Amino acid sequence: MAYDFVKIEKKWIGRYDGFEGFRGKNFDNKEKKYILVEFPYPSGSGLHVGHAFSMTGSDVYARYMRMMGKNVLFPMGWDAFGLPTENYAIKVGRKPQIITKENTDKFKEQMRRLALSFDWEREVNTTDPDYYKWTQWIFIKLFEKGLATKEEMAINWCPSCKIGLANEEVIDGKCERCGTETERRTISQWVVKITAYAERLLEGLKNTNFIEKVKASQINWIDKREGVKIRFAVKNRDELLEVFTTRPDTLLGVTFMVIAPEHKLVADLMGNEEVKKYVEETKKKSEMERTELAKEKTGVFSGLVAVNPINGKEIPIWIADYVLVSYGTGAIMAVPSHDERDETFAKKYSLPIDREYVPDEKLMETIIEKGVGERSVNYHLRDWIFSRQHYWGEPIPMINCPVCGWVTVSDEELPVRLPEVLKYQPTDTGESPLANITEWVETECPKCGGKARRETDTMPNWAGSDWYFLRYCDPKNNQELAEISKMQYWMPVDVYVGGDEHNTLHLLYSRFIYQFLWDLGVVPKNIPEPYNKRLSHGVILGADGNRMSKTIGNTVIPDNVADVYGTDVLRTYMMFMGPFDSTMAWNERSLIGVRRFIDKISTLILESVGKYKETDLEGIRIVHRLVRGVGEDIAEFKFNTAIAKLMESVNYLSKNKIGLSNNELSMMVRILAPFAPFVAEEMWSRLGNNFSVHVAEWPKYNDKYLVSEIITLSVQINGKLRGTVEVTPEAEEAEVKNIAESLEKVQKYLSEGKVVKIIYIKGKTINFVVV
RNA sequence: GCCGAGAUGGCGAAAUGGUAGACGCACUAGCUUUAGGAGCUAGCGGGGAAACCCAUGGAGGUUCAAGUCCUCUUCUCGGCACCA
Repeated sequence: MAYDFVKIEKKWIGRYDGFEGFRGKNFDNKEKKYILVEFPYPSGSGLHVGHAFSMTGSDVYARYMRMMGKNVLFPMGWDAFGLPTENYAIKVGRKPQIITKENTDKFKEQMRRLALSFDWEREVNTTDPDYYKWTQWIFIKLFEKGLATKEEMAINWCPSCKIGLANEEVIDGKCERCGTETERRTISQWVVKITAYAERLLEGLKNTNFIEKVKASQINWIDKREGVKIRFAVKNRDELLEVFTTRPDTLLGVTFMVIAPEHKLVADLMGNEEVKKYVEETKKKSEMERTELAKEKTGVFSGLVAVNPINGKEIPIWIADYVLVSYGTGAIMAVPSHDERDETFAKKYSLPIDREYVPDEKLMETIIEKGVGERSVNYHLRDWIFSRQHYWGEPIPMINCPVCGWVTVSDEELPVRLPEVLKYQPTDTGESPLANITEWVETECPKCGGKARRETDTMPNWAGSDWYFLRYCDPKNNQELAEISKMQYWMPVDVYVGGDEHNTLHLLYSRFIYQFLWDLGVVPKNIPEPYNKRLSHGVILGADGNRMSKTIGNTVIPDNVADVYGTDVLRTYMMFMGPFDSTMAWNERSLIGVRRFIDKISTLILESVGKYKETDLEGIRIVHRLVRGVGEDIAEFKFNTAIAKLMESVNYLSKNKIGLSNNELSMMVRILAPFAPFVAEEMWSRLGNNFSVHVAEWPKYNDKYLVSEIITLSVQINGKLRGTVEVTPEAEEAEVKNIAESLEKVQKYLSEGKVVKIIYIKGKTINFVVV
């Protein structure tokens, strides 16, 4: 066995610590390539195989790009704020700062072992005050531009985590993290107006090369709907009732109106006992109940009557919670003949249904002519609840002064540091644990100097990851979040690799923050979007085909695999498992297959060094073709087929005992290097080259070696394969036809009928059409 | 219900409209090793003695030629879901 991974890894691993070759160089003349893979949350359980997989894929690509002569920026950092660390810290009575340090150290060592070629000079950590200073700065700018406001609002409250949750963090009425059923609570919350950017976020997708499904998920989440706002008069009242509809053509089919229980019109109807009862009942319903009861619609007659602005028909106004106050105008015109939901409701409460009604396209014009409505656009996208009642997050840099109201912390006072205390248990009141730390909370108003209190809410997890890709461009800057010239050089991110679970929220939030910073002029004017290409990586399941989980006990720890097989085998196996973006199950046996391959290629190369003066033509052809194939596959993230090609060639070379001279061996070593960095380095050194193969030039193939002298063509009769012929690639039809016709089998078929047509595709096939 | 991605041997999977199943695993036979869950050689979609036939979820279609293009359909996975 030529491949003693323990010895080889030990020999080389230290050489990569602080290795200059893995650094992205600001303003270098080479073409830049910014390759980003999502930074992990450093959990206590360490880096798992999923991380290892996506990071290795990105690493292979980054190594290839370096060898292709690009100036590569391939950074890594830590998205370290978050509940698990906070909860664990409370449990063991230690500071989350310390626990985070331990976890990131562990992750970093695991990444080192996996030979991930990150530029550690640019490491960032969202919990580092020098980093979150700028996260806070961004918040202040949002506030100054009127995009962050504090509002009383009903939020989803997790009674177990004691935290307010954004809508997207509630899954089936349950807390995304702990699974506890959420409740509704009214709390004063910071809200960021991402909806102001809805159209920009939609339009901006045109400036990206995201894969289709990522674009689709962004478009669906924003969900733009074009329609009309129509005003209905309310009988015996001054107010008008405004509705939003995408079907103005059904306006004359309206038989009743529905308003949400929270609609402003409902407020002065509380004298009506039935209405009051219904509204109060609805309030008590949790999200869970509202979702579960989705099919069972409930409502009550409001006592009010609306007037159809076109035909003057009087129609009753109902109150029902199937109409949402948060969408459109919180009121609808119900057309039970053309809307299933309205029909269900109408049937339940015996409301009229105009089944004869035929929609009329011309109504749109009439509405506008009469001035009773105008075109309007609605987005599904909601504003972003930005407050969390927790300790382990970025403090929101705001001060509440009894005289001046909400005042921003001045730039000089940033960052507002988290107080380092041991006790910060969440409260039941809905207030952040920071509220109990009096000496931190009590402060002076930056405006009037009077007594004031700090905001005790912290930011959501997303805040730190919204802009980290900018910080990598200039990670140590303490004057600004990053110097514009450096961003000008590195941005946009060329390839962003991440998980499907971040294709909507993280991507949308970070695009929004980037666009906002663009409006501020702090990011380059000519770069409207932060990411060029977005790829989503696949998922690795346990050997049993289930998602890896500690409870099932099917998790795979990369370190354990590396202990047994070595890093090179682990990396190559993960890349060989299947397409980079697919779901794949772990398979110990296949891992052994890859070990055989690494062993075989090591033997082949190490035993050939210096043995052959020249490589014969066949060998040269194999190597050149391989160089092209592997390079093309890596460029497209098709690592599995790249490795298959390597295997195929190695099998062929050793089976046919084709010797390679050092020149061709060197080419082989270099194309193996991105996958199996340690053993490639060893071979590179044995070939007499200097450290390191990972900054060596990717070998160039010569086109003249890519064409074969003889190729095999298929001979078809009526499209069915009946034989093959071996000819030169340039062979003309007449020649191929002659050879093909001489085949016994072909003759047999030709004699059965008349040849009416011959189709000859050079290099592929000849097809005789016989009738 | 809506959006997206899929469906190819026993398994993971390859295939610019042109020899379906590359590569790997498993399996079978033989060799080899003190032994092996190690290595080597050969075979390996189904049927058939063979000629040949059948085969890429299903049904149609386009084409000289379809896993690949078109129409319809079934199922699986992921996401969203009372959004007017």
